[in-house]
Amino acid sequence: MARGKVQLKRVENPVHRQVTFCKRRAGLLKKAKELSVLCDAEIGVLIFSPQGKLYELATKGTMEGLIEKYLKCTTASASSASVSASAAPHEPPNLDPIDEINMLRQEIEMLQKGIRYMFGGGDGAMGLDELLLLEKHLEYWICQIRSRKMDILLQEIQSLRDKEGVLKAANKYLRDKMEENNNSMIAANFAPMTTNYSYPLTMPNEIFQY
Amino acid sequence: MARGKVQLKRVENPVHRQVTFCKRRAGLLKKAKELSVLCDAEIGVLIFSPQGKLYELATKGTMEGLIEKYLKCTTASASSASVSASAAPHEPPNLDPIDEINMLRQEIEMLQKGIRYMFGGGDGAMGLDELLLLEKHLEYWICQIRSRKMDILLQEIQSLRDKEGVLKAANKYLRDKMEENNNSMIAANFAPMTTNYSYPLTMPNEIFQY
DNA sequence: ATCTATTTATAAGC
DNA sequence: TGCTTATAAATAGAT
Repeated sequence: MARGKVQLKRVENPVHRQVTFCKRRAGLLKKAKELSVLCDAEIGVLIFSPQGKLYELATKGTMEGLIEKYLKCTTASASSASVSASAAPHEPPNLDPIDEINMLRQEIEMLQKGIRYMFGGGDGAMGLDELLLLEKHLEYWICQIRSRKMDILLQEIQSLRDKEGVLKAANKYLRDKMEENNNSMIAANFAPMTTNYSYPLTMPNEIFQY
Repeated sequence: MARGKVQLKRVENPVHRQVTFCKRRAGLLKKAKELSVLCDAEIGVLIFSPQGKLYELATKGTMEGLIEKYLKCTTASASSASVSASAAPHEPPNLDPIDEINMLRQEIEMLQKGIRYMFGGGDGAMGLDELLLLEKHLEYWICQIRSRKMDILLQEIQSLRDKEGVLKAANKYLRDKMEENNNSMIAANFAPMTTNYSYPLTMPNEIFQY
């Protein structure tokens, strides 16, 4: 958009393409955030670079939440009501990134402290330290288990996908072979002749193991 | 961006907000498409209006495919920001500052949202009962998210299993048919005769859609 | 929706 | 990668 009109096609020069990708990616995410703030919309953006690297943005909540909402919307038409008023104006726009990071870190710490206080503020039978420790352990365990389960499921999916591919290939092979046979039969019927075809046709058996 | 600088906050006038939403939504989707084409990237955008209406865009393939890819990416790599009161394990140091800011912002938003949700807007003074309730809500929330994710994965697995079954059946059908044809051909070679076979053999095409 | 005056985004160049 | 600048695009406000 500057110093030259842009063609709506893949930038062929890889260096230029990479630069453009960086710049426009930043621009896109910025625009998405602006739209979200200005119009109180919930927005998610997923960007996979050609190398498969993921860049993501989710305004208001997590990407997981958005995905869930999306699936709800697309599968069932019944949608849930989200009653949320954005009440977090912590935007001092143009700052040194380092300062900004520190500020944000501080803010997070504060919020976390608040949560801890709220969790431990009551005078339960258990001590605050014990509660916090327990909580941490629980969360850690849950994470571990979850991660492991997810791995297994993803592995299973991959394996099924592989199987699908092999079966498709086998299928195509069979269809081609059959067509070939049919053609030969037609020829044989109209003009019987000796062939050196070897019957029964042999096929790579291992592809039918599934 | 024209005839007046824009403030980075919610547009209060509802009419203006709606207009801005339409315009910027179109702009965002356009930018996303451009980025995808120019840089050969795979991009998904989800936009929920404040009324909960969904607008989406997925370049190269479907949103489902993107979501899957996303889940793979996030589960495969180290789990990132989680709703936790632990201040301990944060991101490795070397990160793009912009990305880091985004991540921190996201985390803050999440924490704030969580706090708002759980406390229902009350002030900081919480009783033990409220704290317990809060804790329950947190746990419930986590459960919901995880359960949903698991459902999606299991559904995918089921769908792939079904496909596998259909492909297997198709495979068997083809093999049987072929054997039958081969037998006919052998017979034809040894004792040529007219058959009322109709060529080419027709088969239920729909089983090869996979 | 359409039309501008402006603000933004960004392609090149360094 | 980061900055600068000329220019293309996006868009706020008005119609």
